[in-house]
Amino acid sequence: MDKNAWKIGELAKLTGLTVRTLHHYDQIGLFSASQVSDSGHRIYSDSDIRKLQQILSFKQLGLSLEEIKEMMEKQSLDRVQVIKMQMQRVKKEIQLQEELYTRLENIYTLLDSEKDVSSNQLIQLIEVMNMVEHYFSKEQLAKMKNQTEQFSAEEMKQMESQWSTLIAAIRAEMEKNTPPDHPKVTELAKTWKSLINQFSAGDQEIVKSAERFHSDNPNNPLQYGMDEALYQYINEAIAKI
Amino acid sequence: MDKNAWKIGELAKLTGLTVRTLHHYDQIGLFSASQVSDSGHRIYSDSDIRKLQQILSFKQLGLSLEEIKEMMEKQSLDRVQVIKMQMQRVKKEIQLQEELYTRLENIYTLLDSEKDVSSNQLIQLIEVMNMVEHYFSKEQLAKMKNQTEQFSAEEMKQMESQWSTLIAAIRAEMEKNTPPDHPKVTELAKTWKSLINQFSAGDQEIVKSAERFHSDNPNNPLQYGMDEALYQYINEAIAKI
DNA sequence: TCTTGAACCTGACGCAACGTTAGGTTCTAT
DNA sequence: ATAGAACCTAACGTTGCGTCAGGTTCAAGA
Repeated sequence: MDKNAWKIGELAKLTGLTVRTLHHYDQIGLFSASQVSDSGHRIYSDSDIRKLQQILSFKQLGLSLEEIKEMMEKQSLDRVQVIKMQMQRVKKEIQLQEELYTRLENIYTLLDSEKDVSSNQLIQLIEVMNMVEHYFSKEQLAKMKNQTEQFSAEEMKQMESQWSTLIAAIRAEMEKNTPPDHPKVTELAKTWKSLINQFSAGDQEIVKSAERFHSDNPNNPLQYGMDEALYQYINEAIAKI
Repeated sequence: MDKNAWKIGELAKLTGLTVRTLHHYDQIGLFSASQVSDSGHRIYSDSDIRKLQQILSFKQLGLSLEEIKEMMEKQSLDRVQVIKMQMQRVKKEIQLQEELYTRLENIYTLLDSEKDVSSNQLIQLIEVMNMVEHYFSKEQLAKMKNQTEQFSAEEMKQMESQWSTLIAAIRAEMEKNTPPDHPKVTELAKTWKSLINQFSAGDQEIVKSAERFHSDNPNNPLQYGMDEALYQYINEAIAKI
């Protein structure tokens, strides 16, 4: 049953590779037939097949053809080291992809909260997310995410309406020129601080970063109708609490 | 401070891209300067820069330049859908990479247990791992791994020496032609079964798969000096317990 | 033995997203 | 005016093959 001379098509079927792939391996000097017929057809022996199996084993580890070639040629190479390096590479790649996934998730939840998403809004959201990532560390973002996930959808809705009510109230005072140290205003400022604590989990660093973000980037879609003047006004009121 | 005419080098510095990259985006029709000077130099306006920012935002989500181009051109596209699809792609990629990492880890622990690894041994190990993956499902492998991780390095060593002692003892009986149903041998067979249970976590499916693996692949490096005859002998003894 | 379709051969281009020369023109500052 | 920096286009290189294109050889039936 076992013959010792295989044609390229047979070898292809045997291994699941394509003929073109075997041609390619030949071209780059990774794997060639040990014999060639007079007419130029490649003829593979059983030991050729074993070599190919080894190559495929290395490929399963995600090594490049170039690396595999080196592995097969130089036996002076420290293969354990190669495996280690490959593990590191893969680990790094996984990390990157996971970060990417988190980004996508964040955008997606933001999208979900908006009823109707125009294309411009999407672009804005993405841009804001990029800004946000710039102002907060990964750890901070994870903490905040964790924090907000503690709330039910119902509670989230409630908080959002609290925010807009509060901001509207503060704006009203500002437009009436109420001084920031007036009790009415400092009362609102206290509410403001407690609301902020709800998503910052009491982390002062997060609060600071958020302040920097908001004051550097007024007029972003995450601001629930804030602007710089209002922001200033609130800060003054907070100072007077 | 704000000018409305930027040269390509300035834009490159501003965005962290290279000039070549901007040239490339121009070539593929993704992003071009709104103006070109008489001498052929590209001149970018502020609104060009905004457009570029949007492009970079999309790039951060891992979309291809082609996809980004479509996003910018057709606003009929369902961008939420695009985000969803991208999430799926990334998830899949993460899964693949994690499987790869598991493979590498398995090889690495096998490497670690052997003192001295010749290149041929490494290749054999990899081939065996590929076989092993063929015989056991991912879930089964995870279970086994979990099981072995319960043991300390000390215990593992002990188990390994138990295996070789046991196998040596059984082989001795076999070579003395002791019948498989002799009490001495069935006693050894009991020990054998209990040892197997220690790594299979009592999962009969795993044991069955292992049996299939060992009987299909005698003479593999994981066999601690087993061969087919010995395997046969043990099976007969187990049947007589 | 002739014929024909399957299998084989060697190029050579294509893809994705640029990096990297190469060779030449234009800006800009002295 | 001149030199060096910055700009331009063109074109090849990278990775691992897929996919023609155009031609030769093999193998089986008439």
